Amino acid sequence: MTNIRTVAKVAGVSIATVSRTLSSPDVVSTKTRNKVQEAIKEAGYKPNLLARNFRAKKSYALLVLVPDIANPFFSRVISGIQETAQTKGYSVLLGNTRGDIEREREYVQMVDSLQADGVIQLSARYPLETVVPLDELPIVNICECFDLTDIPQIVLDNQGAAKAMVNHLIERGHRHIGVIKGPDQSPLTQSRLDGYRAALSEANIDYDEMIIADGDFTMRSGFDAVEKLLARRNRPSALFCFNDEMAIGAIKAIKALGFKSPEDIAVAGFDDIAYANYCDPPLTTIAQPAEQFGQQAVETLCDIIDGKACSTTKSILPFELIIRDSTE
Amino acid sequence: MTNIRTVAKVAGVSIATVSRTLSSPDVVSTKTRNKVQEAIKEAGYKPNLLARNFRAKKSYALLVLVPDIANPFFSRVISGIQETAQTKGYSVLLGNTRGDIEREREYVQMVDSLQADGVIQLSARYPLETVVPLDELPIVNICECFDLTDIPQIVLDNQGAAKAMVNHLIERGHRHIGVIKGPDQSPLTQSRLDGYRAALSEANIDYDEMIIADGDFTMRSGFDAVEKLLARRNRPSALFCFNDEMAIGAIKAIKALGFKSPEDIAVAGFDDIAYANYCDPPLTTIAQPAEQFGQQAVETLCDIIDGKACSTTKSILPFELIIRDSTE
DNA sequence: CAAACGAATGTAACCGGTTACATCCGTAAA
DNA sequence: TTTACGGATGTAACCGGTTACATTCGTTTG
Repeated sequence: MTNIRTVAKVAGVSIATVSRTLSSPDVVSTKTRNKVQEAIKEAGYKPNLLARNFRAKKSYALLVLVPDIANPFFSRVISGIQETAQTKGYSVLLGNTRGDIEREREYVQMVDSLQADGVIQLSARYPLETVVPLDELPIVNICECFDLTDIPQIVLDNQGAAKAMVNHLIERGHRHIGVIKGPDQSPLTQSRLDGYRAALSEANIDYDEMIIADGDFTMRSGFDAVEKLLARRNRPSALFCFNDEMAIGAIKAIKALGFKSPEDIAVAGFDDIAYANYCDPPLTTIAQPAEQFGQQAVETLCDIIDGKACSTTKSILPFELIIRDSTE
Repeated sequence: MTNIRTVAKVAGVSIATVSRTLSSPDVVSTKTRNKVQEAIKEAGYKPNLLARNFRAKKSYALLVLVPDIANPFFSRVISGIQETAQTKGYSVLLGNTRGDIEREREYVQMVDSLQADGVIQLSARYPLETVVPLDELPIVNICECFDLTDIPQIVLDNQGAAKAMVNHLIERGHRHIGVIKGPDQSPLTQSRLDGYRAALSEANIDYDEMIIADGDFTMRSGFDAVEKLLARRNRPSALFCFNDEMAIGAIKAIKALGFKSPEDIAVAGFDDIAYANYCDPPLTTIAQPAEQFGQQAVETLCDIIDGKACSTTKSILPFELIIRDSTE
């Protein structure tokens, strides 16, 4: 393996000069610089970044913890992370946690061993403090965050978005609006539910627990929830699902039970995944700036790593209500 | 930062003994081992993997090159990669190439600089040899591969799968079977087209170029292709789409044009993405063992990295024909 | 009892960069 | 002419592990 010493020998200079030619070319005289660059080519030298990073005590890698890579919304966020990280000279390490605390704990230790410089956590079903001591751990929590924690966060105005969606349904004349929520431990569930109740309350509609169904953000759970909801008398005329997958499952169940959407039951989702526009009926939903989540996460995290940012910022990104046929 | 020397001092042993306690505990006497482990705890020592990897000239990271993370099929493959890599002590670096040769080239250089030990390439729109000199680059090409190259490959029997699907359509009485193919440069397009033609030929059905439409694996392109296909007289009675996304787009277009599926036009896809079972009608498709692709890719790549495998293996994974309502 | 052996441990070099500090040299100022 | 200064370059230590080789010491064998 050709290293910096080989190059130095070929160029007839010291290793320091070679190193400087690479890292701060401006302090090297033009003549020497050319000589060195010549030698680098001749020797076929490729810098060993493992050595460089070791010396710098930095891996230039960001660890992304995601409960499920296959989730299309997370995919978009990761895409944004990747993009931004690359422009900043960072690589992206993927950590699929499958919602398992133990795995998460293991992954976070990569920062201790310097394999990663920081962590981006997509979604939190529990405050991370309970999992890992956080002092001095560069971390950003995005998309799904607990309000109480003082980890820097980038979130959507989930409550506002849910409220906007429910307002839309109310405007369309619905007064009996069912919900397929997410897991109760999820902060998303809580804030979207808050938004839902706020909208009802403003419209003087009573909250009816009987039309709130449990889901776990899978299509299957959306399907199952509808089977239960529609079995009851006094069924809702509209259904607000806390993500698009469940909405898609719900639509399938609605059809399976012989109902029509939106005529019999309007359906709304959340996330605006790609299929939302291709299902039948096309799904009214809330669009989130997924890539922007990723971008801001990387920027914030890098600032923290560089000591440029305080580590308790909270940033709220805008949503957009996308009205399609599923709510007429 | 506490390092191995600190621990040695605390334990009253040499650094070599500490190192050995960690890497090959069996050569250290029980007494000393306990003493060292005690000291590690006391000093709060965490090994610096950057240093270890630097010494070993290995990063224990695998680079995954994927044209589009958001593709649900790729997501599953990546999930399998991640899983298997973890059990083997490797981490996964994500490289989103967006099909850009230049980016791919850049990423592959991470192996030169020892930031990654090997590359897993999902999908190849061009033989990689044309992009990068491959001598001694540990690489595995999966899912989409050129036959000619001697990079180790893990692929589906695309031709066989396409043939099976077309046979299924023929069995259902279809003799005028349209195709929405992928980009012509894609090896997938070629082998699936071969399978299609083989099935037709065996059934003595003439190949009709007029019902072969271009697509690019997006839903949008499936939609557009159908608009063109159905505008013609003598429209096909069935449509074989080379992935599920295009099939989903096709179904939307079929409905938009006032036709019904499968009554007027049967539709088949490829990949069996999660949504295939939730669209309307549920999609007949070919299931691929996505996670297994990832698993085998990692195993093969690790063997190559360890010098345990020759680097020109080719492995073919089984498909499964999933019959749902879209073909009755 | 001396020699031989092997298990446990220690010493120090090494991996390939970065960088503090030393050195050298040419030019400007005194 | 001497001194001071600053730009360019070189020397060598350092980062934190691993490991070849040396050393020590207790035990077995002739």
